[in-house]
Amino acid sequence: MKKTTGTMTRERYNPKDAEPRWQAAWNDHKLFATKNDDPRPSYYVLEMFPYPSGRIHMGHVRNYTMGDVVARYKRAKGFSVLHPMGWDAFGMPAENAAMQNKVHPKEWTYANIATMRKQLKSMGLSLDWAREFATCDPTYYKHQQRLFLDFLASGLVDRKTAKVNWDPVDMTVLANEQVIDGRGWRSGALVEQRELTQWFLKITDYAESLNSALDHLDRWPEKVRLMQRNWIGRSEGLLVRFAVRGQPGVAAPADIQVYTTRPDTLFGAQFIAVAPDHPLAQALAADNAELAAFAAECRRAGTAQEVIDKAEKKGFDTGLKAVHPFDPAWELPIYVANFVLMDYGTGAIFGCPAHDQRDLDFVRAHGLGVTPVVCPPDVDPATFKIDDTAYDGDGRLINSRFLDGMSIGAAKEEVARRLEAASLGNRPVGERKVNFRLRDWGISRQRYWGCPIPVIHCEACGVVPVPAEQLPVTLPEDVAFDVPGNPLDRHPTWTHVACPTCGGPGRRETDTMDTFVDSSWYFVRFTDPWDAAAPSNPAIAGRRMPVDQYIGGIEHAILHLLYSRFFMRAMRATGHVGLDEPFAGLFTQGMVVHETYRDADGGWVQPADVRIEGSGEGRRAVHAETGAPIEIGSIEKMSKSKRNTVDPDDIIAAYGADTARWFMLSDSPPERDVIWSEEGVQGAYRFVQRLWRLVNDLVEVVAAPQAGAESTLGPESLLLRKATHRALAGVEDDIERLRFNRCVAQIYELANALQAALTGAREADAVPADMGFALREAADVLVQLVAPMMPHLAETCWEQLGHEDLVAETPWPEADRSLLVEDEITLPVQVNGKRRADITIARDADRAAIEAAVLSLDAVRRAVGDAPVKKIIVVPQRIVNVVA
RNA sequence: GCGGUCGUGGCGGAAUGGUAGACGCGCUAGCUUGAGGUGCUAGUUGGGUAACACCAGUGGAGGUUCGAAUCCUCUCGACCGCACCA
Repeated sequence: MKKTTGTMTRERYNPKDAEPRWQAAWNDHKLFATKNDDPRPSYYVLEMFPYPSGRIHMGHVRNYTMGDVVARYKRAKGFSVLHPMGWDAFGMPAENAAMQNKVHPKEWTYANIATMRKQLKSMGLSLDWAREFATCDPTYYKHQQRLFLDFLASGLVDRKTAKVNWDPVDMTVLANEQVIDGRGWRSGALVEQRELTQWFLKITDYAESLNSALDHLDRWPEKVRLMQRNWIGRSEGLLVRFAVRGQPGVAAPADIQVYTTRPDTLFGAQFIAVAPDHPLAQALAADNAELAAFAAECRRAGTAQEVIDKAEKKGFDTGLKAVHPFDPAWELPIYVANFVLMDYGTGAIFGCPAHDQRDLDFVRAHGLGVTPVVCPPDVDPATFKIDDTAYDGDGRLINSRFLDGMSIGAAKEEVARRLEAASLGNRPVGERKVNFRLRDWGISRQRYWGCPIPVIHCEACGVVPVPAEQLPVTLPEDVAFDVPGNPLDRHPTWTHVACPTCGGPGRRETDTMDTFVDSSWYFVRFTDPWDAAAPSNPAIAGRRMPVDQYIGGIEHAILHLLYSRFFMRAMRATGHVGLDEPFAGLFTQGMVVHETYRDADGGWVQPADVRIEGSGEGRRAVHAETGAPIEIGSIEKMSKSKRNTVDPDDIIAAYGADTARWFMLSDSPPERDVIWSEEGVQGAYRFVQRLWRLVNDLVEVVAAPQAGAESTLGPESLLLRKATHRALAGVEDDIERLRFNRCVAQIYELANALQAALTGAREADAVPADMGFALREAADVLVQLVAPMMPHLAETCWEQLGHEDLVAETPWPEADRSLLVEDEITLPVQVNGKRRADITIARDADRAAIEAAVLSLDAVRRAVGDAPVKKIIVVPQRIVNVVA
């Protein structure tokens, strides 16, 4: 037996030494700088760029590691990979910091960027840093202003007075999407309603396209597509005008228009209801204090107290009557109701209590009747009754005169057809209408740290665009943040400017753009960030776009992704790109979560200060320094408020970037949350050391690469080769599908197989040539499989294996398919569906041979007993089932 | 309320109609090293057995199938999204 002593005395792998060395080597070789004229097929992998908040967090580590695995893998597969990085650098935290710490937003932002760039570089990401930019660079927002002006010229921008969500803490307007439960999404302050003149991007012009194109985004998660579909909220319905019968002394309009998606239920109508803000309600309220009070109450409840009595349906009877469009003798009462929204449809509905739960709740409270008009299948219409639950399922029309017996679809069609033909006051009664829930995108923000909206207000000429040659409109730097509100508004000189048209006195627009604008086209800019003349070069963008794989958090499922999809369409309409969809493939990763810890006083304690003792039932935590008991709380998203964060810098300093990367990819499926734990990190670190030992042991046993021994394989070396190529094919498949946790498992399996073979070889006196070859091959492939995930360790091992080039520039190995098929296969054998035995048989054995072999097995005979064998199911290559 | 996702060992998870628990963490035993937190070997779903055999088992109850973690129905639970959207 060969004596080896090397294992115990060998130096451990030292990431602190190796990682910076390889990062420098990649940099020197310019391996990740992407040339736009590279003729190879393009692959664009992009992770959502970070907000420069100060330091990177574990979520970034996970996000950027996943993208880097794909980038490195695709590079090895021969693609010209575009993998850029930049900074989503405008936004309110910079202004908050300015207010709190008296530091200028620009200074604060660029200092954060410098810190975070250094941190990201320490992760060894294969990024093309030559393309880096920040959205607060004038060289970036100059082009964004140009896009705005082009959109303006194309009619894609609107300026309108609108009721807006006003955040009284941040002193800014919020998009509807940024209001969560009546509160500002950042400040958490109760949102007020205000009338302001605002700039809007007309995203609703593309509502239909944004909705229908979702069907073709087949590399997007179904969940995200569904969320967008719900957000856009397309519905097909009918506008119906009801004649209004007035009352003496009450001013009433001649008719009222409602929107309905259920015109088939028109004969089940019991009432008409309008929103408190509906013109009719407002007109009536002018002469009716009671109604005015009711409307005011509804508006208050709408924003603040809805949680308390949200279920209660309230209405105010106007005394007016509406005439049923199919029966002049049929009158319906008109209510003002708290559950009708002015923002949707026409702000008026007809209520059909039998088939809409809200309407049913309403009539129960107001003593109106219920007439079912849709009867479920297999139910007798004579006995069908509605109790407490409205019926919104399928069925046949009843109690509906000429519609009786029709399906819902046919009845909708029939009603639409008749009402389109009927007329009321020289206009048709009914009009088909596709409606959307989506609203235009208000982009005006009363903030300093954002992209200035490039227009000038002139008393004589009105709104005048800033001429393109005067862009960018840069932010003035001499601003102060000692009072809330927008410093641009009170700037002494910046706002005053000559009107470009008449030369008279003008005033700059002081609103800046929503930062979602900045992130709606940065991925296009990355394709040619050096172009000073235009936002993009359509030819270059056309070659690189769409992004092949976009990776980021699920929290952007609606806003950022929908705005970006709109922007591509708008940029296409203005000639900047030639495609509609920015992201062909989308992946939404899970969060990084961690246990929470509290001390005896209930204060949060950070993981770095906690020591865990014991395990299982006896597992408990104490303070690392004081020894005081610590309560272990629930597992939560890492957040500063709960102090359950782990600093990537600390992890990289203690274990190296590769360990952090490996742990982020192991175990948890990438779309699910991953639990950060000290044990897990240590496990990852042990594998780093193990791989290093394995490679060193191997080069001791097989000193040099072995060639030409493939053809003379013995059974053991063949087994190892099969394991090697199985892992290779498997990892390739799993990276393509972003199943990184399975990649990790397969790499472990290959490492186990290699280790077993190596142990066997070391016990022999001499390693035969075929085994030497197989061991070398396995080690090379193993290192190459590891390379996208732990690139520094892989380079070190690659060097140790005697390669002179970098593994980062080595093509991906090709799996030998002939090694993936077995000559002899082991088939499980079931009797009546229960596994009883297995047989090993030639892969191409015919059915009769398999049946005979199976029936001769003792275990099968025992299980079958005296019962006759009814049939034998043979699934080739998979299983045999004997049915007795 | 509506829509969706998901329930598998002590834990993360694997298996997408064909041997349930790959791989890892943790744990147990032995060996090794050492001050140790390292390394190696074996074991680790429950019941059962000296060991096999065997029995049960993927939240629960039914069903389809030769065969179900996987498909269908109902039900319980967790999480996410949307919400008076006509």
